[in-house]
Amino acid sequence: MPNGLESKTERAIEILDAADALIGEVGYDAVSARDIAARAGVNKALVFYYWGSKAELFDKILERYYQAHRQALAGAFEAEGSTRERIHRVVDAYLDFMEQHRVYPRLIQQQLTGGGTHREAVLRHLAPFFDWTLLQLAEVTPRTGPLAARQFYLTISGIVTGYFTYAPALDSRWDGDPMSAEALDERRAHVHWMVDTLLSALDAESEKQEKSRD
Amino acid sequence: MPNGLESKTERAIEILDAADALIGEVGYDAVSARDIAARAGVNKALVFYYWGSKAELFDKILERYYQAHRQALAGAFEAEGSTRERIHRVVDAYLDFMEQHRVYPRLIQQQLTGGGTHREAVLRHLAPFFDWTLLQLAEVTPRTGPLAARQFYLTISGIVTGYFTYAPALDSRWDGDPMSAEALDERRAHVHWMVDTLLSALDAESEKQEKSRD
DNA sequence: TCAGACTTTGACCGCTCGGTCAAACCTTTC
DNA sequence: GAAAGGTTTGACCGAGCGGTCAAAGTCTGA
Repeated sequence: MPNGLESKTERAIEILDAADALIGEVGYDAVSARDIAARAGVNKALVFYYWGSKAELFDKILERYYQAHRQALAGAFEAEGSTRERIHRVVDAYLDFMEQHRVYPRLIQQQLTGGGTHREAVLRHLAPFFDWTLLQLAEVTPRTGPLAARQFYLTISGIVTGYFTYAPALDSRWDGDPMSAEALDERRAHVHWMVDTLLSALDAESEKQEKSRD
Repeated sequence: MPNGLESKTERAIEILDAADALIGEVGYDAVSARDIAARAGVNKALVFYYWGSKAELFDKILERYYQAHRQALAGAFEAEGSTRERIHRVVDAYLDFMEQHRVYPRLIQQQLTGGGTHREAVLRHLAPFFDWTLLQLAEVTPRTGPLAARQFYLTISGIVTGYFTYAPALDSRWDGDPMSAEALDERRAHVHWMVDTLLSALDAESEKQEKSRD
């Protein structure tokens, strides 16, 4: 599983990891090269020695996540089983990845809602997921209108990522930690129920459509 | 409709508006007092003369949005009609507000995903909406588990806000501008269909529950 | 007309930022 | 043991930051 980072020394990766964690916590602009060096326990100049600039370092962080995310979804994208099974598989892989890399949704959202100079990179990475969803849903959704596949793409993305963005803010009103293993399992069950419910409703909708066509 | 800003001069509000727009575009950290002054067409020192500090200025921006949002939802919160009607009313008010203040979801997400020192303020503001949703859904959802009201709160929030976060990034793959009036209408119809579908499914779920109890 | 109160300005301050660089410090090799 | 090449350091740079301030400009009421 090459990610273009194998040639880098251990030290370089330590710096990358430190930057990754810090930027996830407080955002790109709020993190300084000094902060990164301090977290990694090295001299600030090393950050530039290994990564050239703060922007390039951030590029590499995003690229590492994209690569890992792509890889995590690759297996799930294989077209076996019913539509329902396939969607469940991808949603599960998506949730798995989010749970294992909680900084990731934060980085993406920071890019999308901030001045992020990496907006195009985010799109380039989101695109395959978007295309796959459109392809898979083509047979169960109308081609256009409020029930078109693209709407469900955004809906499901919102459901999955929204939890990781909003739940931590609500933890004082939650019963327990919304990021605990139990809470995440409960969320997963909720998302599964949602997917099943939506697919059933779409079935019913297309039957209705066919009847009215007679 | 007092918002605590009536005592401020026109000039002060111009500065607030400039800061509002800029921060929405590129984020709090990336905007300087010089940028704000330039956008407002005034001397930088005026920013501090009227608002004290950059942080206080940002507080006021958030407060103004919160106040407007609260006001926009106030009418919708009144408990008339069926659960379905009430939820539709609030969701519509939510969508209306988002459409009219497109910077708002960006600011909130910036706070939640960045180092935002205003996290507690965001929660304080989110709380009434959360509580209202729990109250309204109490009679149609189980008290605990994957179909509990709190899950639907996050799900619906994610569906509504996710669109405004993700759709602009996908506009090159959309057919037309996802933020155009027509696209937003289509999205609204989608959300309405979602709400109806979920409420029906919850009905069916509770009937199933009752039968298995016999 | 002029005093007094508010507005607005440009110059300035201390500080932190991203980034550079030459020198010092390892290792490895012969 | 010294040449050589990569690694690590602290000192330094110019630029931009948030914020201050004294002075100049403007308005108003007596």
